[in-house]
Amino acid sequence: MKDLATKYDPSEVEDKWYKYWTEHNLFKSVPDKRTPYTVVIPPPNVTGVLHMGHMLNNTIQDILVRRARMEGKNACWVPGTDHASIATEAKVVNKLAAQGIKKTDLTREEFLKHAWDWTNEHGGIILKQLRKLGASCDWDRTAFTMDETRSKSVIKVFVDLYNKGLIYRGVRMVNWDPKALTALSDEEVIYKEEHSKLYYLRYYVAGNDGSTPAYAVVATTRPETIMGDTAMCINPNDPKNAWLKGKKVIVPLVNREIPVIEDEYVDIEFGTGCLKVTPAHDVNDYMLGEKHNLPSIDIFNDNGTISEAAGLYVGMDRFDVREQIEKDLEAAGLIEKVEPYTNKVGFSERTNVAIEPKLSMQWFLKMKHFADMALPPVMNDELKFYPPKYKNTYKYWMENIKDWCISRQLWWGHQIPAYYLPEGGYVVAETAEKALELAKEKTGNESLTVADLRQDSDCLDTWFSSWLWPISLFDGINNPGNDEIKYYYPTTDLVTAPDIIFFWVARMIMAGYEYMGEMPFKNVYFTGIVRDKIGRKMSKSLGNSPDPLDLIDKYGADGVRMGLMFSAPAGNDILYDDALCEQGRNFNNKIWNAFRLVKGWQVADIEQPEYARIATDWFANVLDSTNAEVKDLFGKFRLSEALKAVYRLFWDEFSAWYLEMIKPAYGQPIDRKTYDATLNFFDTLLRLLHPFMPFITEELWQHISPRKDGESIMYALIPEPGSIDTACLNAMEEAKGIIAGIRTIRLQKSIPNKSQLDLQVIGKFNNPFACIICKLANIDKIVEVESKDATAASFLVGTTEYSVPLGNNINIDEELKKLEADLKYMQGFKVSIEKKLGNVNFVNNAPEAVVAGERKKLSDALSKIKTLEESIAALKR
RNA sequence: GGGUGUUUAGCUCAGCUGGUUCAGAGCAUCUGCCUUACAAGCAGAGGGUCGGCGGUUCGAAUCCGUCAACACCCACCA
Repeated sequence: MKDLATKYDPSEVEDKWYKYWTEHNLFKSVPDKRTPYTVVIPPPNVTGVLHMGHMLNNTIQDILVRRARMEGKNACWVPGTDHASIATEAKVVNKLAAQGIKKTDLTREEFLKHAWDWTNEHGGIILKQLRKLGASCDWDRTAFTMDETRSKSVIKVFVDLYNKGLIYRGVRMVNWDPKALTALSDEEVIYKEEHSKLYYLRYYVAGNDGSTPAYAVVATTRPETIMGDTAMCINPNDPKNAWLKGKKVIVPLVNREIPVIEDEYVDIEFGTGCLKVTPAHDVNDYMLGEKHNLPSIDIFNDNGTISEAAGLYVGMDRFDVREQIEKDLEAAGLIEKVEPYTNKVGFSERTNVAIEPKLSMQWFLKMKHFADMALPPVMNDELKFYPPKYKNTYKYWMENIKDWCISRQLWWGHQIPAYYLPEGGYVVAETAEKALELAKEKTGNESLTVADLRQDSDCLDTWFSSWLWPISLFDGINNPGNDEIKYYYPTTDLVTAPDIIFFWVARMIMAGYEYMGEMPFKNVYFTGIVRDKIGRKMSKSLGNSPDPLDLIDKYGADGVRMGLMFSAPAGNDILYDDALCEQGRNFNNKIWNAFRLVKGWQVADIEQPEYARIATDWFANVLDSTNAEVKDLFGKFRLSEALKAVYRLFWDEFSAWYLEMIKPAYGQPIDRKTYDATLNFFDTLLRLLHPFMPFITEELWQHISPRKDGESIMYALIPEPGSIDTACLNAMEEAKGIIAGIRTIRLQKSIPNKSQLDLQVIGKFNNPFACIICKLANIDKIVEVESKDATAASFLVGTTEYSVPLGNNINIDEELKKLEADLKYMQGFKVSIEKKLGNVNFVNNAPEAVVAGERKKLSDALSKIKTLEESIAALKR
């Protein structure tokens, strides 16, 4: 191993082992006798590019999967991508536009050809990038939400739910995206605060006889919608507007008469208490319109421009009209005043344009039935959320669930399997042929052909396919009860971001119970959001999001994984900083060099020295202890803490302490027994580290001893922690304190490590690590004394005083100062305990053991004070 | 408008069912070291009234109340 460089170079190692793992099919999983451990990837957009959020999310999944594999489970991590209908369709439309092609000029088939070409060309890049990270997905299972199996599943489920009466079609007020030209679900609308204006408009009273004011004033944020006004509404209990009852008013500019209606919905305090009612363009107005039988005038085209029905401003964009109409109203003297106003406006999640409430015919899924099934298992912890605070969020949503608008006016997606009949009405079936049968049955017209049927042109919401993911990946919809679904379902852990708890997590739970009668996963781990180091969300526009592949180039995949995990407690946001990756990279180097040291030793068949025997006994205990701790932390999804525990174990306990303990003198060989034990420890350490840093651990594990082709640390089992000798661990902690004390004295007195010292113990010394102390602190002998030398520097470990005789090296004043400080501390300690023990209530109420402990502390303190006082007196002489 | 969470060292966070002088870790800072694995390193050191106030208790970072700041989620007030 002499040829190993002093610095670890990940680039040489990572590609090599990833290739090895895949070539030997080590990520592959097929059902067998072992316990399954299943994870399905949250499918990224097929045309997406890896960002820091994916990095975090997939690192966590890989850690869990690799750990499970090393616990002897049959780990199966299924990768795949999502067709992301709106996002992908928008990209394709843009690309075509750049070539001068308009979507409207293409047939559906032509457009889909372009979309598939695009998908095949750009699709799946993200999955290739995941390989760089080390993701141990079973790539043979790679799926796509629009591949054949998944598509069939979606259609089958739609038909099934329709037949169960859970899917219906109807005209409703929906969220309309005027850019993507489609309806959206409520979840796809993001509300943002906007600084806008509140316009006070004059609505003149029709047929005014002069006995009342000439006009009423209406406050609105959307003056451009007045063309759609079909009423003005006041609160019947509002005295100040009572004079308007039964009157008609004239819509400004439009000069159309509309009635004044009364409804308690109107807030008397808001504005003037007069509300303009535009049933076609506001959800509340729509409800008022239904209730009061008002006509509805749709003044917008689908793309947000003004329609013929408006009569004015036809063809202009809605926002341009808002500016123009303000001027026109002003000129006509129809504006009372304009105030600045802050309100919430809904925006499309995907296209980021303002949503227009729009009345349209859509398909909906009734949700109450699903919510009733999906709520209890989460609330009673059959299906666990980590962190559990999301249970509340989930509960609130489930209890206030609304029907899900599942149709989208898009082409890229699963086309709704509803077929319209020539004479009206429709049938729903999985294929056109089946639809034809149903159509014939329904109409009694045997001469119908497939050509007579017209399939609904809409496609389904993307999430209507993703909600089946844990089932459809194992073909559980098309082939219920097949071997795979029986083995892998329910999946074990789901790792995802909390922002898709409703979009995806909740709906998968619903689908799970509907189609499998069982939860889709046992645990959900919600990751945090990756932010920059000053807490801002990472975003393209801020330019604060590093390219993950650049990071991997710079720090190695292992280093980046470490960097992300160092600061990722479950559910907390992580503040990403390059310094963390640097820390990760440094750790790689530490492991590398520790290995170089061990492998560089000459081994000889000589007697094992006592210090080495003691050291190996001790380290075996530390290893077991941390192993148990890590196991416990994994069980609680506290991965960041698990990593830190292993990090400390390797860096502090193994490298800084253990290796120094057993290190043979310069030029001397090491005994075989200690060497073998050390390599064994190293092996176990690598196993514990492997889930976090797969590449370097494989590289070194292969170097520990010759391995067969295809053998990998990936399948090396993590040993069960043995029983732990805590007395041994405690004694070593005390020994560490003593060693540190001696080192501090060396530093303070500028005594080189090379010059040997003696150690005096005031009182009894019974620490079993004496020879370790001698070796690591370069002590010649440890002696028990009643009182220390006058010219010795001393320090405390616990309640025992130690001293190092220094001869004329001692600075008496300094030493006195130090001893007096120790004495003061001890006396303070004594007083606090006396106070406690002097309290009758404490002695009577506290548990026996606590009181006894306090008494012991007091007697220790008293004897300590005595020796300190003696030392001080001796120094003063 | 409702809800949830957070507040502990300069920064990021541990601290589980109240009890060892319980106030911790990592990073950063400072000091001394190129000591024969590693300067991407080694050995040390300093640093906090546990957000404020009040309460329960023999005893509170920990339990209760209240206030404050911050963050996030949900909701149709024009």
